[in-house]
Amino acid sequence: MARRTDAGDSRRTDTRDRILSVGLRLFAEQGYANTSLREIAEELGVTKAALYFHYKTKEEIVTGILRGYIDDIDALLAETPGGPATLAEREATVRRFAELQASWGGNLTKMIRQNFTEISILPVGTEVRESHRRMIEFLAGPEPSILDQTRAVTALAAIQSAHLTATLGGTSGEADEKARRAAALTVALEVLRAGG
Amino acid sequence: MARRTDAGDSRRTDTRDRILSVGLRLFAEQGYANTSLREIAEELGVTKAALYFHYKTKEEIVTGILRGYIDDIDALLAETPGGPATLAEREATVRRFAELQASWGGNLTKMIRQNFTEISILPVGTEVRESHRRMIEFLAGPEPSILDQTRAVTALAAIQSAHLTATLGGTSGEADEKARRAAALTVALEVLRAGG
DNA sequence: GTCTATATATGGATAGAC
DNA sequence: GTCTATCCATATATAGAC
Repeated sequence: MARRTDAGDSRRTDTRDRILSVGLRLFAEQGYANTSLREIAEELGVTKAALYFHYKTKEEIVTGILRGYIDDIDALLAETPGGPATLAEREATVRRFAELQASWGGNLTKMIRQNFTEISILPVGTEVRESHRRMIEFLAGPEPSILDQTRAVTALAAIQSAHLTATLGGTSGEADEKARRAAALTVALEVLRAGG
Repeated sequence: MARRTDAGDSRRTDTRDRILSVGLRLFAEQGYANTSLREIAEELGVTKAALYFHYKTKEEIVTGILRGYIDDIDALLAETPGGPATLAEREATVRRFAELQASWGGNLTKMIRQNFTEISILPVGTEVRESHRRMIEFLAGPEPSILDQTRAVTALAAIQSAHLTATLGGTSGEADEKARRAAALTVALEVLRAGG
């Protein structure tokens, strides 16, 4: 994923990154509104006031987390051809998206999915929605029907559901983590191909 | 959907139902933790204290909402055959689920999806997860592979995504609401059939 | 069944010392 | 960069009158 060590962010520090990391995990596990700055501070072993030195508001923390997501999606879309996309090109993008999700470790997708309405209200939420929209539009292909759009949405949903099937098997072994990701990709491509 | 006028609930009143109705809408639009009892009370034109006459806690409100969901899913599963299910039987269940979702109007699914972790923590959350698990297990068919499980999860996700495709087309006309539901069902069945 | 008033806790955020 | 102490808004929930 996009490193926050990029030249674009001149204020990089270890603590800044650790705040984002802990925040991401707690927001995914408990929800954004349901996670207090006190909890994040305690996990880091500091006080709330220390957090406020690095980020002016709670919203800035979640915004910082989502910037990485948006940047990754946009970079992925930047690699795609400009004109009408062939099925092969759209399949390649789905594969790349699956790789991205694997690199995020699940928490990022989980957080966005489970706080989507709350995130949508934030200024950065508009950017997230916009990235999603462009992604879906590309996957749906040129002049898509409603059916094509539904297939594109469902293909992405399949990828995102990769970690959800874990709880079903009971045996949530770390070994078949790879198998679940592979299955998710297979299903996503099946869905996309059904549209031709 | 299961009426809260069932004999099982002897404390039915108009206000009780209206609280659940308004609560559902706000929880879906803003999130559970992000919606205060004051907001719900204001929309109903009463005070917070009035709410507490009908429900002892905020959790009881969301629990009341989810009971309807659980009852509907369980009733749907009760109609299914006990033994190993054929593809046709699983397809029929997907259709019935799509009908259920249409009758809920979208808000119920939206609320659960977007507050899943928070709900999971609640006692009633265990029941919701359990209903979901049984639903997936049935749709995945007998002795399912990981691929079968993924297809079952994705089929349900397709149905649930029905209203999400609205924002894409730009023209969120009320007319093609039906078309989107039909498309979602088509894709869901495609996914299920891919597994045979 | 609904109200006013209030108890009590916790949240985000800031001031100022070190 | 991190701390203690504190402000202030809002949350859930209750007491008691009507």
